Amino acid sequence: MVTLAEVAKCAGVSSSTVSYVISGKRSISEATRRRVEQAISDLGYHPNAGARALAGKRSHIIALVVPLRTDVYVPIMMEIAIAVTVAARQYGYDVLLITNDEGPEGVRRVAASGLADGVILMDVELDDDRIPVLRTQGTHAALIGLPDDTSGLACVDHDFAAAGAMCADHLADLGHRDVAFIGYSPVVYQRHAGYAERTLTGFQDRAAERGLRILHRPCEGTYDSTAGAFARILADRPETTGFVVQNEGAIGPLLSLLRTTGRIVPEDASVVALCPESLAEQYSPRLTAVTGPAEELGRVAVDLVMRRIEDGTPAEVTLLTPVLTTRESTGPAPRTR
Amino acid sequence: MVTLAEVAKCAGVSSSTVSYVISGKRSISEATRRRVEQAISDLGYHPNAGARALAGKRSHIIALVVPLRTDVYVPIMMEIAIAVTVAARQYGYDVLLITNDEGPEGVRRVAASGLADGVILMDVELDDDRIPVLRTQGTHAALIGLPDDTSGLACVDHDFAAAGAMCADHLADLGHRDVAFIGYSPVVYQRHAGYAERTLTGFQDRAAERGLRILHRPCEGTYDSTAGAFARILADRPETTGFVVQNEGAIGPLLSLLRTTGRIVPEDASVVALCPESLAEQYSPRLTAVTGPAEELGRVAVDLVMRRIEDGTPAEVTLLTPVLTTRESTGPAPRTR
DNA sequence: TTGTAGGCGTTATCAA
DNA sequence: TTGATAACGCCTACAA
Repeated sequence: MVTLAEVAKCAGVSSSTVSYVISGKRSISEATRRRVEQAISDLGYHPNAGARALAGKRSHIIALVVPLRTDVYVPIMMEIAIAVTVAARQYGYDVLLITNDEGPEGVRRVAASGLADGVILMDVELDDDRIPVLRTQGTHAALIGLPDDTSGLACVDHDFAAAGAMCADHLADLGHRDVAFIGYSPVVYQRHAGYAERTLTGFQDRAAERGLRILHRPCEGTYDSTAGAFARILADRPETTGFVVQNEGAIGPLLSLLRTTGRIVPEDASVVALCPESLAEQYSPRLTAVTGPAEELGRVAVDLVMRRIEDGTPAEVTLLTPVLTTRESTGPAPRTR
Repeated sequence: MVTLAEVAKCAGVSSSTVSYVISGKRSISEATRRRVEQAISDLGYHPNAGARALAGKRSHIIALVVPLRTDVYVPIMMEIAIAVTVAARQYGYDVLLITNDEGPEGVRRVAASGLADGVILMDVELDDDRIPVLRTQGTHAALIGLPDDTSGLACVDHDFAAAGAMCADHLADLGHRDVAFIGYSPVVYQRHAGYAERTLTGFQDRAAERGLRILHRPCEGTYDSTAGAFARILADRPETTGFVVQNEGAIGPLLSLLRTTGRIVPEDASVVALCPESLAEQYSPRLTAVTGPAEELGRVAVDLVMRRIEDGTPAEVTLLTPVLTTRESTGPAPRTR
């Protein structure tokens, strides 16, 4: 293994000079800098991570805590995880993957051991048991998702309320009067997952303003469950012409059901999905959808932790505005039924 | 921050004793062990990761290199990543997430810096440019996926050939004679992704043995692309009664198309999917499917690296046998058409 | 602009 | 069974 000292000898300088060339923390004459850099690449030197962490009091690692349970759409979690990793590299940081099966203890472990300089929590619940650990340990952290009490915490999340409202607006603008909202399974709402509630509330509030008549139906995301929800919607409010779906698993079934019951999309019924673009593009017809910027979520989370690590900037809550993309699944409400 | 020395003072022993209590590398009297453990928990001591790595020449971290491109079904990647993380913890190891946007250099970096003691490569291609780095650096590694030349490498993968063969057998057993295989997009085959080729070959070989007439149609996994493939299958071989799908995106569309064209599953047509259980269960009817054990893949990969790190066990190739689960989408071939 | 030297917290060797 | 103590490789005041 090549060490700083060997590079120094090779370049004919002291090891501190090599260290400073690498860190850039003091000015170096052009000549020696070049000799040092030459030596570094000649010998194939890579600074030892352990030694650096020990001496520098900074591991240059952040921990990303991912949930085991996965009712949130998995590809999005992955996209966020990758965005976090890529963004962290920009800061010279690496990302340690922590699963929640260790519970809050995992967070304590990586923070207390100095393994990680900071922590990013994914899929944060309203009353998340990892948060007390952060507070007592004074761990640098950023949360993806909004807990009950955000005081002193750096958080970033989609603006789900805005997303819900955008769906209501879009359908109202198109002249729909009766709209159904097909949501997540009841357990998601019971767990008070913030995103589900906030979307629904945003939708309901805006729907009320716009004078829409709405129906909310939870759904498991399977075909059978979707069929059940669909049947009850038609039974309760046959004049429904607009559908908002927030359950990825329910999209395919819903489109099938509309087709099977002789409803053409978008002539007879309009469908707005709350889902990633990649999904929206995959169906036929391609779906008008409200999408939150997953990649940005990860990037912002990294920015937040890094700021806390590097200069202890005070915490803040950031909500990212979703985007409604009009595709082929929505159109003007049918004139008559 | 609590250090070993502080624990030692608190317990009235030397710091080396504390170290040995923790590592268990030499016998300690019951009495001192208890005092030390008491001190550890009283003070809330956590060994410093950097110091441990430096002194012990082992970071207790393995790197997991995930692809950015993601034509492999993402939830499975995530399942493997989580399985790897959980399995690594059993060995007292943590997992560092590396994306492939750094290219092979990322592997070099984490290995050369001693950041990671070993590396797990996901989604290995036949001719993977990360492999030369492993070879020249002598990095401890395990590959998920089979490269061209596996010599000296520890690899684990699904037995895709067996999976393909199982599909052929199942449909042949049910009396089907004309079977179509809906695969991945042409680019996947052009890239010579091993899994796509091996599945197809396994299917074709067994189909030949069993006297099946087969048709292979690549597919992008969108509705339109699936519709195109489906139409060509019916045009070329209208008597087709069995379908094997290896493209997750094509499953939903295929079922829709069968329904739309008046074919009842499984009375008129049988469908076997090569996909994870969670997907197979989601459709209606629930799908007979051949599934590879994703979680085991991750676990075995960890076992392989750990063995190489801890006792340099020679490399080996492990193929995991998939499982065919019969559900509601396959039945006896229709007697006549 | 560059060099010297002490220390970071653990591990492991050598004694006792 | 336990205790000193010398590495481990890098960072960073402090000197020059």
